[in-house]
Amino acid sequence: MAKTLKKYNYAVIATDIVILTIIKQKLQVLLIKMKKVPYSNNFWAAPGGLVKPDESVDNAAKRQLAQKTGVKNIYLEQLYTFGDVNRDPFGRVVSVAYFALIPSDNVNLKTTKDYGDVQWFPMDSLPKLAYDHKKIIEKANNRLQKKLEYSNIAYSLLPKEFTLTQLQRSYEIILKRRLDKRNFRKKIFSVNLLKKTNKIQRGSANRPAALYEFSKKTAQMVSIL
Amino acid sequence: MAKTLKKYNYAVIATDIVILTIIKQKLQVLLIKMKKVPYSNNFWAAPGGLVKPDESVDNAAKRQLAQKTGVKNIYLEQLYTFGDVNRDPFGRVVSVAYFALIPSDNVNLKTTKDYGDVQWFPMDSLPKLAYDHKKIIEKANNRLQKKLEYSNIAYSLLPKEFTLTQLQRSYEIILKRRLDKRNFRKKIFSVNLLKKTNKIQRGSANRPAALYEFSKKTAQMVSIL
DNA sequence: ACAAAAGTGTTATAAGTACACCCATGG
DNA sequence: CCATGGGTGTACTTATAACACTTTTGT
Repeated sequence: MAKTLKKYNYAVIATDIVILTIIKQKLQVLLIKMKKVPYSNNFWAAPGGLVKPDESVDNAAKRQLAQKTGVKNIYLEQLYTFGDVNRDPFGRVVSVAYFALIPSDNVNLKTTKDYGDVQWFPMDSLPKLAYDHKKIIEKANNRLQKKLEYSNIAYSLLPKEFTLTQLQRSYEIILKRRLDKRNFRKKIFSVNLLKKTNKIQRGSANRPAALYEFSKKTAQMVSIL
Repeated sequence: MAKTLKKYNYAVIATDIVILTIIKQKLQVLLIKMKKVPYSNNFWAAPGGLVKPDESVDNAAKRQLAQKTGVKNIYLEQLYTFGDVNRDPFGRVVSVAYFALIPSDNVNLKTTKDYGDVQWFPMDSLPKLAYDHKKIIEKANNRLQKKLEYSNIAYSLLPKEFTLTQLQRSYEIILKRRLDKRNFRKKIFSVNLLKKTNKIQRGSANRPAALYEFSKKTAQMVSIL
């Protein structure tokens, strides 16, 4: 990626993907350890790479996402394009950043086992980041927080079936504030997004919780909070 | 722009700017007549051009905006990046689209006089558009409508001093629906965005209107409608 | 029987919506 | 004096916010 860029007269395009999920009651970001100078190996970066001449930018993002996670049917949306001249020390690269949400339960299976240098980091204790990836990740975090309030994207963070408390926790973790249980349920039901399964979650030393699923698993604009 | 691109192995970057204003009670878009094949001269496009290797994408957008309008201090925000493989018949060009808002009163002075092939078109009767610019302009229109409801960007469409009715009309024109005068004023005042000047607008055959100005002329997130 | 999370309504406050008349001016 | 847009308040409806106890399970 690095040296080859010098010969271009114009900027070239890359994508970077901020992959988010919830693990251990924390919002986490998938990062890859940097190897190239000038970034010592204490630096990490969101996965990304150049857009090929025969693929759309969206497809480049999908390709890189699939490579890194192995998971399919992931929520992916364009975030913002970062085009400062010196954002990449290896050359003039403009990055179209995306953000992706993957369900908590799919997570432990893939990724971290193949590469020792791919790792989840909690959003609130990120390592040193290469390029302008700090800015990119912050923007992804903001977008996620806003979008949670006016859309149903939470579906892409949860397993197929889940309890109302799990759903509420996801909101609380991302928004960083506690929500009232009764008001939360009232609101969620009023927007008709959930379908009650007839299953319940047993096994914990308390009253079992009803399991729900999303009735629509495509992005919908609905005001939730 | 055209032939030179073939030699690049990767996509190159351009910006396109959707410049919007209100003229004659209509939301209008600034377009430039196309000359190059395969677009006959019935095709128009939003102004744009390649990003130079030594300028940021934001600066490229500002530069092109200044060239086309001659106006300074214009509201400009990144809209979305369009990266389909075949969006540009001249080569593999990824476009970072921006949208700009310019005040109604600055408008008549510049632009249209210098170039016969630069022209304002009402949003609701656009000509044939080159590239994917129809999609881009639609996206700009959507963004503007949404943003009007949760921010103060209206300031960038109005002259320094304006009447409440002028402000309300701007909202109505962009949102394509009538608003209640009293409720509109109540809301606008409640968010503390306006400052009453001690001037009034005379000259029309009716009671003169008080002139207001925005107290903050930078983008603010406030829920207005 | 106890600990732990599930589940469930009501009241108060704030925000949004609908609606009609008088006022000040220029011609 | 009349046509035109400017300016103002109230009642109703809907949404949001605060708040506590009973239920069901596993150990």
